[in-house]
Amino acid sequence: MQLSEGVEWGIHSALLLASCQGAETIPGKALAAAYGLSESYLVKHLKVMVTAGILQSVPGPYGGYKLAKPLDQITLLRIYEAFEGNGTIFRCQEIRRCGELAMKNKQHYKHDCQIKTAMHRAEQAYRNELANTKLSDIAAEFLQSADKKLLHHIQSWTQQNHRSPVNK
Amino acid sequence: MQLSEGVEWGIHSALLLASCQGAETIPGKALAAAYGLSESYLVKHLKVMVTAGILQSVPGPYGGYKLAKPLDQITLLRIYEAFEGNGTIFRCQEIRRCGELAMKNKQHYKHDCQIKTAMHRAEQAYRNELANTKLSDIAAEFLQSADKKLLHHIQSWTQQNHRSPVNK
DNA sequence: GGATGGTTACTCGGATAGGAGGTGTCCGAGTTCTAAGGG
DNA sequence: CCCTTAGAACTCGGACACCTCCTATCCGAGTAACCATCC
Repeated sequence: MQLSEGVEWGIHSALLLASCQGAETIPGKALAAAYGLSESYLVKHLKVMVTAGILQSVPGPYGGYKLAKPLDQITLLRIYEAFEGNGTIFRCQEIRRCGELAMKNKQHYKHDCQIKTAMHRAEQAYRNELANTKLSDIAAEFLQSADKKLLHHIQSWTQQNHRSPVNK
Repeated sequence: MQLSEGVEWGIHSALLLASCQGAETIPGKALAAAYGLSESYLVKHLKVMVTAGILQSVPGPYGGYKLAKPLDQITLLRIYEAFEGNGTIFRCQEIRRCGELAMKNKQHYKHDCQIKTAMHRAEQAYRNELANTKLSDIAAEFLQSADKKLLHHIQSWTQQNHRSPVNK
């Protein structure tokens, strides 16, 4: 079992898009080049985030992507659910009610399956941690600990790749 | 992304095997019938748990499966890792070091990727919850809340399906 | 009557197909800028 | 000189193969009990 790599690509892209101000955007092609990814496939992932309301897409020349809301309003859980859905990774099949051990009368199953409960509780801990982490937190940690030269390199890159109808 | 159903089948089977005492076993065929599962496929999952040291298998007539250790020494994490391995579901691809944004000198990447750190922290919360839940906890909850008739039904079933060389 | 060896029946175990979901790519739809042509 | 209009270039978006992993099944290997035979 492995998480879709779209989550990683999406978070990296969103953090980079945070440098856009106003109507500025960054095209998918540039984002793909920034991280050495397949452009076609990255765009597929970005589309998912657009549908989820995390990003906005602008068509046409000087178009591209930008954040749909501020960094501090985007949680990791939001991005996770954009790709994985809001279902649980442990899906109880209720096998306790399927074989010889089962009883026909539903009255005997008033409580949820304890296994289901325990697995869901663990998942809830996972989701809570994701929900409590905002992209702004990650950005702050990065700005604090990152190498100065690296920061400058990234800033230089963003200035070159920002696009907007005004800033031709 | 979805968890292998082997986890659910394995936990249910282990809890049922807890009724075995001494050399008693329950064959895979009976376990499959108990929950209405495919015998061949369930055995495949049980084998995984045998390899992981959670169950023991006894070949030959009157053979079957039994627990390799007491219920209170088996955590959900142990079973989870038996099927999913001890790797993380979020595997960082280090894309920050692959494209135009990357810098060749490794010195600029002294810190782990903040995204990786955050995702792993969430996973750790998940695993902690699983590690803190023992099968004996689940069994206790079940015994406390289960319907009396259902309990009797299960006890009756286990008495019929226990096998041991002594108890021919 | 007891021991022994072959047979039998039952178990687990690994090797082999089938299917769903994630991965990766291509080409088309839409939009905006641009530039040429006419008023 | 200004407005209109047709074209082109660039963007995103959905439809189409590929590949990996989970699912599912079958048949063979191994073991212990059983039973007939022999001592």
